[in-house]
Amino acid sequence: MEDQDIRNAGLKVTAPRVKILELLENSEQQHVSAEDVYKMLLAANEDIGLATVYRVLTQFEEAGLVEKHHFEDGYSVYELNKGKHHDHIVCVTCGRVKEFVDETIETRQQKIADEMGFQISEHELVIYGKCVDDDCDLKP
Amino acid sequence: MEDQDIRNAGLKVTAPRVKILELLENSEQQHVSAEDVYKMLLAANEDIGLATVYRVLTQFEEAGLVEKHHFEDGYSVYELNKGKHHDHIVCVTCGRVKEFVDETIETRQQKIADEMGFQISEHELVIYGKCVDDDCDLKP
DNA sequence: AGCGTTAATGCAAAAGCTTCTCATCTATTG
DNA sequence: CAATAGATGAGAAGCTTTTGCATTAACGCT
Repeated sequence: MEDQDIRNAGLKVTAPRVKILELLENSEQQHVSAEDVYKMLLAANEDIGLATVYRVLTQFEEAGLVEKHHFEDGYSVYELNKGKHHDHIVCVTCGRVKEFVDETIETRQQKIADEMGFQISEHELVIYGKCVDDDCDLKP
Repeated sequence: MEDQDIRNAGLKVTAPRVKILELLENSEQQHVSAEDVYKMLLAANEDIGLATVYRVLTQFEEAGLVEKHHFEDGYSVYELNKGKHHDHIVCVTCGRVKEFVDETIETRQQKIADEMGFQISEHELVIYGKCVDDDCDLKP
């Protein structure tokens, strides 16, 4: 039950938090902006303010429930943290985001950080390119 | 002569452009924000507006003279394009930015993009961590 | 169930970074 | 040196995100 996730984060189980978490779990696109979430809530006739969306997403991030990414768009996107780390590949035309994991890259990064005397807290690798999907020209 | 770089970019050789390019070439830190550039210009008694700084940096980026990066700060930083691609490792405490190149990671990325049917236009890898510099606690 | 405490919410205002508007000024070319 | 296309500065405006504050709701205790 996701209510427990919210409680575990030290947060009260409120309607906005439950709705937003549900939404993240059920949404088509796994990478959504605060504005996206807000619009989905409006569409679902939920009376939740944009400020609350931002606050809740930030709290979820601090609690490790979601991850926040900055692609080259000028806004942040959030995705449910499903436990397994992965990197992203973003289509510059249609905006689709896909995920990948590469162990070689992971180990090389660790090695580089070691050599340079850095203790990694996190890392973000994003590849931008043009995808080959037939309908790439239109936004999804 | 850097005037020629500006001319080659199809831009008129004006005082703001020359000053900003000089500044990027001579600055201590190679990664600077628009605000940084603006402050440096003020310090050098140059009467150049912030809007112009943004415009010029954008034009330089389009011309390939500088590269723009988005670290996890909410603002963009620019650096002179010295031709050789590299990735970044950023200290989350003191803000220092270092560069690295790893051929293994580069080739793996290409392979991943190929497999996923993406034609890479660019990519951005940033490692965040804590560096071991003695004076890491203080901002540089 | 009801109450008190403390946190959470909605709204509007504000804050940060970046872009735009527009009147004025300047580099370039002949 | 004049004409012209482009560049500039200042301020306004645009976007995303955060904050202040009065109101409301959740939780623990009885």
